[in-house]
Amino acid sequence: MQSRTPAPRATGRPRSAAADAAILAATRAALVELGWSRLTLGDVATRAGVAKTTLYRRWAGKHELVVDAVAELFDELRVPDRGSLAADIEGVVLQFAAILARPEARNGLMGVVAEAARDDALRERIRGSIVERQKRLVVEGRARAQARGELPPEEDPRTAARTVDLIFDMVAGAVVHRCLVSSQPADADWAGSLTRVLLLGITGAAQNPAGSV
Amino acid sequence: MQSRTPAPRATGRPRSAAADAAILAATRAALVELGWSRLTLGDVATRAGVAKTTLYRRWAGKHELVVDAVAELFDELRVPDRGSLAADIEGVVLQFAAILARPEARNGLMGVVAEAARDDALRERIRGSIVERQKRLVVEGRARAQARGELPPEEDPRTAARTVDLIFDMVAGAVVHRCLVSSQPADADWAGSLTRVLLLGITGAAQNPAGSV
Amino acid sequence: MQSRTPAPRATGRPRSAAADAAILAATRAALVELGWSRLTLGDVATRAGVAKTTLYRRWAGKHELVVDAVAELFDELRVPDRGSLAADIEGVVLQFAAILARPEARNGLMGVVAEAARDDALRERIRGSIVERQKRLVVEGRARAQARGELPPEEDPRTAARTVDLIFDMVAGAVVHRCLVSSQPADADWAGSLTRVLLLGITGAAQNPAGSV
Amino acid sequence: MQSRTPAPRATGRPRSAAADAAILAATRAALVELGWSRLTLGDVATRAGVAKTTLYRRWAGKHELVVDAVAELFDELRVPDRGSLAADIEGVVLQFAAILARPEARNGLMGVVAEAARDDALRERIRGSIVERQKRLVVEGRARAQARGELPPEEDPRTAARTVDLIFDMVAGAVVHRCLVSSQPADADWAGSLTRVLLLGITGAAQNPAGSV
DNA sequence: ACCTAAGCGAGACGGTACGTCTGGTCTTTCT
DNA sequence: AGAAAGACCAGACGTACCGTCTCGCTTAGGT
Repeated sequence: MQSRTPAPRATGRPRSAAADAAILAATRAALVELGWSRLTLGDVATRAGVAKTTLYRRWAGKHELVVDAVAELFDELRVPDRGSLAADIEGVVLQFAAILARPEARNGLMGVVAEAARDDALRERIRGSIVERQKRLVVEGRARAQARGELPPEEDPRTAARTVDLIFDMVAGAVVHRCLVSSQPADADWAGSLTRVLLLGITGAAQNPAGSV
Repeated sequence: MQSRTPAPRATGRPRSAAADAAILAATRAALVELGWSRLTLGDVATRAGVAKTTLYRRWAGKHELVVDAVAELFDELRVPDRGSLAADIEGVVLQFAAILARPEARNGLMGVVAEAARDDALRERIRGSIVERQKRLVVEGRARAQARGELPPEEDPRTAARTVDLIFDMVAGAVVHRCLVSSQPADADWAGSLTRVLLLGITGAAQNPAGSV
Repeated sequence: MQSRTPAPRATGRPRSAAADAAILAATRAALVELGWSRLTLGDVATRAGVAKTTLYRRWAGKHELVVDAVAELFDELRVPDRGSLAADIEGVVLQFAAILARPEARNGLMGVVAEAARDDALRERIRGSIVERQKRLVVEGRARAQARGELPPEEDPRTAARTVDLIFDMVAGAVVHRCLVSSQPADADWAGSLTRVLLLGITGAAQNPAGSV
Repeated sequence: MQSRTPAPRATGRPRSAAADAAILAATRAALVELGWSRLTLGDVATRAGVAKTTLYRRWAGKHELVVDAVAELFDELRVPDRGSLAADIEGVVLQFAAILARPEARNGLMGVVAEAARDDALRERIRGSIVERQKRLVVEGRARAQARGELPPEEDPRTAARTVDLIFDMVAGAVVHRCLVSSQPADADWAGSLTRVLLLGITGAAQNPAGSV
């Protein structure tokens, strides 16, 4: 999450720290109950026990608020370290799918992405708060696989970065599309198939996700 | 597009056939100028030279209307038949990216997907009008590759169907994520990399997209 | 009251005639309960069983609405014809004081006058809807007194008009100032004194209001 | 102006004396620029270079503040002593009209009067700070006329007081009504006519204001 | 020379109303 | 019966002010 208080002020009553957390939690609760389009800043303010003005003082609008509220959800993703790259990928895929199964994520994510199609600042905020932030998963998974000897060390850092981008778009894109566009369950079977194709595509060597033959 | 006039009526003034096309065109024009959230049915009606009543008589609301308006855009996708599976995939990827670069598609697609997160009927409409409809591309591409001998014939039809779903989610998901979430250009370089990973993942054999070494 | 529908339209749903009356009545009720500054257009709309939009479609704002609502109150003033100019004047003074004792008039009148200090259009509306409209009382009273022989017929119409203006400002001004600024009761005693001074000032001849010696 | 610091405290930092004057001046400036309804305490505070807190520490609200700011304006009224009662009356009328032509008076006076319609305390404050305070003009003018022999000495002090009230309401009422309600210029002509009627009404004897035939 | 109580500026806070806009519906007249 | 026009109810929008509060700092008189 990026800072929303560009310069710390010396004078005046300081902003309530508790309000921020209450507002983000209320936003997620409202996303669950109302979805994106019915979500109202007035309603969020009421849920958070906060005045509407407080909300507008800190966020420019619904979009930025929901980005921040949703971004926090993805921070709980972890590379599981199950002993093989295949198992690690599958683990992350399933965690990702689990988050997208939660209504606050389902309802919020596509809403802000839809707005971002016309709003450069919002698009940057999404990239910074969600996309770039979660690429850590790919970086970490690769490092672990390299430590295990499953992947060779990178030569060119620029190529390496581009590969991270590609893999992230492929994994995240496939999961999001499966869950939110195709409206099909992203279950273990599907995650296994995805992992198999992906891993073979990266390494050229087939391997079963769970480490079995 | 699915029928919206379940039973043709005999009496009264018949519905203007031209109105339908004008409304869908006006919807796309409004998507270009205003984006999803600022698009207004009143505004669409004005642009189409039609009363709001007429619009509501034919579509249940903004969501359905935009689904229909956007779905038409994807019908121009073609499997190019450039001589190899790799080239065909890359061609479709680039066509898809080109469509997503058009504002009417960018702005409309994610908007309806966001709404679909809470609306089962809308989700089905999207699946029917867009997702399932465009899986023809995967089916056709595979058939062509099989005819060329690049892919073996399928054995189990259920497995074959599941593979189509997976490939479609991977391709469409990666392109959508790249274009709309990561906000990075889906240029020829990137399309080539994606194709290479995908093809290797499917066939286990490396091949350059453009047919070169 | 001046027309608010400059050009009658041919098409579309016509404006509800009942709404106008309901809104003006609701405005007066709100003036009674809330006074000028706490009166809210949203509240008036609720009382009238009407949407806020309907209200704004017909009036430019709180000021114009209250002018119309208050103007109607003064239409019930009548020159009583009690047999003498003195008695007629006193009757009108007391009627006027009685209206200003009603909260809807007290609360509304000065509010719009206060706004009119900075708003030329509003000032004109007040002049047209209230001031000029009620000068009929002075004109009528004078005509009656002339018929009785209490006043000589006018010679110069311009002088006559200026006299009407002066008398109206003196009567209305004195009553308004007594009731709303000085906050003293405008009872029969006071009305009698006012009438005596006024009449002597106009005719140069003393006369008791009630017709007595 | 009535005291706003009922009991002087001994300890602590004393209130800035300069702030009071700055605030009242800022209030008048804001009345000129913004009028009554757009006048904001926050804005007054900014203009006066003072914190909102300071303002609320000294006045209960907008109403009281404006009463104090406006009341000072009327203190500059003087009975001119031009040699005759008629000339004195006309002089005061014109002075009064001149004050009401100043925007800070126009805009402020009716605003507080409008609020006073529902606020007893405010009404008393207006009566004390403005109305009763300026009745001195009538008292002084009468005393001077009596000294000249134009008016007989009073017999009953209660009758005399009631006459002062009546004359004040008639003069102030007529001027205020002419200026703020009828929206007509209170020029020398009009002031002369008013004076003639008033004087004849009081004394029963005609006299030209300027002392001419 | 300290102490302490109040004043002061800044500005965040919970509220409330604003006037506008959109979503859907309903009611006209005309075709 | 359908269409164009536009009024209707409902309710969210983002802004502005209200009057209160919480800060850290200043300014005096009392010791």
